[in-house]
Amino acid sequence: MLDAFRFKNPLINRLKNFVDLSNSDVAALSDLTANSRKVEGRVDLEREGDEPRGIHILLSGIVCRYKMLSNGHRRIITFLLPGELCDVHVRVLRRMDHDLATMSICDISTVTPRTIAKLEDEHPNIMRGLASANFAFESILREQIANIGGREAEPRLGHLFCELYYRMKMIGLSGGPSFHLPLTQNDLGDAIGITAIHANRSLQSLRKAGLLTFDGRRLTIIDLPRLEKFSDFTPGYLHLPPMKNGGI
Amino acid sequence: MLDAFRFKNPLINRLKNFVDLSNSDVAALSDLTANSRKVEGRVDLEREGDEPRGIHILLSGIVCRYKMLSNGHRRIITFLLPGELCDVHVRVLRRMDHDLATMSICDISTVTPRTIAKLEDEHPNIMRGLASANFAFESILREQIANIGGREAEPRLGHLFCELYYRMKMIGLSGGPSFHLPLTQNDLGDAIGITAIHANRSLQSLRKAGLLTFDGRRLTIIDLPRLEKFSDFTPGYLHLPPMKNGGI
DNA sequence: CGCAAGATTGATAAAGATCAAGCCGGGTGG
DNA sequence: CCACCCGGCTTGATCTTTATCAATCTTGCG
Repeated sequence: MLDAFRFKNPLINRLKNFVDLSNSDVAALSDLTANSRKVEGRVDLEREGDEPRGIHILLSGIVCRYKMLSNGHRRIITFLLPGELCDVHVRVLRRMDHDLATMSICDISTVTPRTIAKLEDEHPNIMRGLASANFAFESILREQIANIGGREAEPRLGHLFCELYYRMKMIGLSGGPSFHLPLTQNDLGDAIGITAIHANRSLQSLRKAGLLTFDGRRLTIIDLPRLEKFSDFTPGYLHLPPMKNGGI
Repeated sequence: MLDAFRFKNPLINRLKNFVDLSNSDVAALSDLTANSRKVEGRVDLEREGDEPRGIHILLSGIVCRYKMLSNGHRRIITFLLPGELCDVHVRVLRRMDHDLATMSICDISTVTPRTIAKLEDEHPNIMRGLASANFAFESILREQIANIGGREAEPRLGHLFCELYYRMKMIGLSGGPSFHLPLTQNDLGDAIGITAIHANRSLQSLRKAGLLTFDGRRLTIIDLPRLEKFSDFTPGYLHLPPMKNGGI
């Protein structure tokens, strides 16, 4: 039952990490994600400067937030995994301050701010869960700032891989040490603030060190403890649910 | 009356940007900040790995969040200005994933999570305001990621200055083009991911270009439009309250 | 087959880090 | 009151990391 939910509705699964959901809460969340649509990869969901179209709930696939700079660089701010997203803040912020785009084919359900507002009255637990998930996500942004600003290219890339691995594992998308990661080297570079060429060379170096492989959109972490050490990665900032901490 | 509040209680002032506060809300917020204490500069309020001590409300001065990396670098994640902070997330996250420290002498009021929880029932408007303020703050983190990852040292530093200027102005702490900024060049470097020496050289370059001066802990922006252009800065991501947009 | 996107390689240039001094100004102790 | 000390600022020289430029290679696919 739980496992069915885990794959069927990653949003419910995620919120259960933070709050207890009643049957009625679960039903409401199922409604929220009932009419999802498939979106191709490399499609913009929201554009900087526009009024947000709605609150997107990612059910499968990978999405990113990015910003274009005046020097022509695209900077990927963060990746969003299934069950994340839910831009609750569109209720507050009138304009998108960044773009939102799919990296791969995705299942996405888009709801109106009004729908969320209704939850506030009828399902306060859900709102608390969403708020908590958002607080946890904020810490990923903070670590990202430290990572980009403070580490050299190779550990920086390794750090990103470690983070994605733990986040994937958390939602059951990385069974073993290997998972599907539909990113190009260009994407990787944009995500950690280096050029694609340098990303390529850093990747090679990690490969040669026997830490991981990354072929055909699949990342395999060969030696996680060593990769973590090399990349100065500690999962504390992810605030993993305590029960599942041991399982990783 | 409003102006008195502006200086007296920056938290109330900030929340008014997002929600309408009843007299009772205002009273509750005044209570919240009633017993503040003075804290010297360069003092840690929270340490990474510890259980948070409480929710700190910054009433005057500058605080920063930072992380120490294994390579010995200190990375400043973000600066917090009066009325900000209010780490509401300590209710959710059991351990600090970063350090919190004063940069200058500060007025700080520290309250318990329970106090905040009580607000949830009695003053839902306050909670909404806090949540909104937090969403707005998150966009600062996103821009910080783009700034560090995507711009060269000089515009990067200029961008930080622009941001601090707008944020100071927003809370009435920068009357003219000049404001007190109690940071060393070392701090600046740690905040934008460069060495102190390079921060020094970047600063000189901005000075020579006639864009600003920064002497004795005081920043004076000589030519804001040109500095913004040079630094690829646009204030949209700050989500300034619409009424005050024109005034800047 | 041949194209196009992505990956790879090598050579060179630029940005930024590091190392090593010197300077300047405010605070302290004799 | 002055010498000195120390933290922060400044400068120059050198080294490392990363970007840029220019190809070439590989591979999935129409």
